[in-house]
Amino acid sequence: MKWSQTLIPTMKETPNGAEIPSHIFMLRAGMISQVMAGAYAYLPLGWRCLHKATNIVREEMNKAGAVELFMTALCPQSLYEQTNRVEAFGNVLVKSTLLRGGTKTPVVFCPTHEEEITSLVSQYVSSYRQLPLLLYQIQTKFRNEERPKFGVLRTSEFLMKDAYSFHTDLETLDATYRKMYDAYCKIFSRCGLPYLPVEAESGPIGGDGSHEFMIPSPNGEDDVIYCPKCGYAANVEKAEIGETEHNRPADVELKPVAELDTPGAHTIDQVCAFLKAKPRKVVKTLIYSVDGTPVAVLVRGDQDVNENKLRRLLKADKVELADDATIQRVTGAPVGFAGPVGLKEKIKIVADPTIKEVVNTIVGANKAEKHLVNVNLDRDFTVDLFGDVRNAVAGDACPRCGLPLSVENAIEVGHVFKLGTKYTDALNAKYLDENGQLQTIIMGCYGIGVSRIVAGLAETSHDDAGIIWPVALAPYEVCVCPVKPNDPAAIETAEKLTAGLEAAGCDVILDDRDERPGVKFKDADLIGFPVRVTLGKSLAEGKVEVKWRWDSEATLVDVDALVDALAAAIKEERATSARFNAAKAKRNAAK
RNA sequence: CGGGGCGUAGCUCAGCCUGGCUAGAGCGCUACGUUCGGGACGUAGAGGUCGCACGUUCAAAUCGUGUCGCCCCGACCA
Repeated sequence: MKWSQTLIPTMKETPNGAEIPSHIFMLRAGMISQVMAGAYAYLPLGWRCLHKATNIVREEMNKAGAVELFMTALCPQSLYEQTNRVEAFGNVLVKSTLLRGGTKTPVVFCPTHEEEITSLVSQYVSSYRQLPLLLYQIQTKFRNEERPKFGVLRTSEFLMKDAYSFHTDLETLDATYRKMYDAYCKIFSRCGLPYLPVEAESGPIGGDGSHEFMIPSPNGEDDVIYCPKCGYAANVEKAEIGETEHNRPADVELKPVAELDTPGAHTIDQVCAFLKAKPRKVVKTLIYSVDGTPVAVLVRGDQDVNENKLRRLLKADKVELADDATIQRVTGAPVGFAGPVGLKEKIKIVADPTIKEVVNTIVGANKAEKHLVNVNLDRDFTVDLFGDVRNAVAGDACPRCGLPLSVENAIEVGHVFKLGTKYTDALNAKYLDENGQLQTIIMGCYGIGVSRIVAGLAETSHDDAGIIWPVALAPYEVCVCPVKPNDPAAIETAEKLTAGLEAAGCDVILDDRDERPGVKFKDADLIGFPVRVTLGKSLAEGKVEVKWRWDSEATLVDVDALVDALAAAIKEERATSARFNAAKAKRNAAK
């Protein structure tokens, strides 16, 4: 491909609004172009990267025995009504209406495809002999993000690989789940991504029923808890907290309770600012509605209640923050002043064990604009149940080895999930077993955000000059760069080398622009082609320069030997990313 | 949806506070010339409903109100 024949609108300056590396560099490299908030066009270079990621995903899925199909992005809304997900998705669901000769059909732009695939499978599968089945597609998904952000990392329209498996039993589900898990590891490592599989909220099946694949990155939106010692890793929503002893410090004097006016202070931050206290010294009381019954939940001011953990601890179906009227009734005060002492109604009090360590603490007084200070457990209030009801934070004990946990931001690129029968029940997807009995099909689902693979790579692999692509994802593997565009002999050689490399199976772009060398070099570095072949002074001695993007020095290679040698190196690198990973490790070590 | 910021040439921005000639710069673009190994230089050009609407005023990019769009923080996120 000749540069002059494609569209690569590189930019010297950072466009207004781009703040994180992947967004900045993908825009500057002319890979993407914003159409509106949360929607980006992929320009030729970006599209090539996306295509490479897609192909890697496809190859590994096929190897793992998955079968590709292609469903529709449009789907009748009625299908989502059957699974109650019009309500569940709410504003996230992109809806429309088709007008056909006077009749209106409500449709949705699919945010995922459980409904469609389950409906399909239930239509065509009726016997245990047809199961298990593992199907996937690569398609655009639509989710109306309330706040799209970070360029292509969080958009309302994105490319996703979604796979679904169908089973008669949990054993084959486990086996398929494992196969998908392994395939995901191969996919992300082939893409040069520093992925981390973590335990995730698992839904109906529980246990080891769900893993997310995370790319550690400061701009990730998820928090991953991990143990640097034993390797335990989980999403913060899922991470368990290891049990440790929590005792009140023995040598502290318990002061008498006092009620203080705290006008205008109804959040932890406001209370702490007002009373000059640290959040970890304050006890936060939240009134939850647990299957309709109000429950008070106590955690430290610096901790967050985890509703899933609370739900499991209380063996409840539905847990949500109580509404304002309930809080008023239970506490006798407006929202923001709840506390465990002097609740108007006797309700169950659940607490995180760490509050045992808090002495002379501050709590809401259950009166408007008032808080109590010097409150102490046992002396002033009691707790009905201690348990793990909060998100883990750095420093908590690892549930496996007990050593302190760490936290890191991460980008979610993949999710594998044992679904169970949620959708097959709702859509009545059944099969006849060997005994002639009707049974509900068991499902698993497995997603990869393909657009996020590309953005995640740019986010984790760049330097000041631009992106550093691994060969496997690079828009072009080699950039052939004649320094003197008006030297016919150099052009001829450049074209010959380009053709030779292309014939040897490499993706090559020939920078045939009539630009000064500096411009070409800067653009090549910005885009991040893994190899630049420069035809300059040394051409007189029959040599060209070969420079890998991550190396600082070029090597001279005989023109005649270039095609074979480079094609072989590219082929190897494409498969292993060995040079890419080694260079990256070196960069990280240098930091 | 709450808080903050920004909308002036294809891109990055100045001008606005304190209203007043034909609205500016750099980059990019076109033509010609000189250049040619890390974003060259000269000359001549093209390119603008100053986001949009209403209002105030003799006069609005500039002041006011409204509205639309974009970015960031927070809430939300199957």
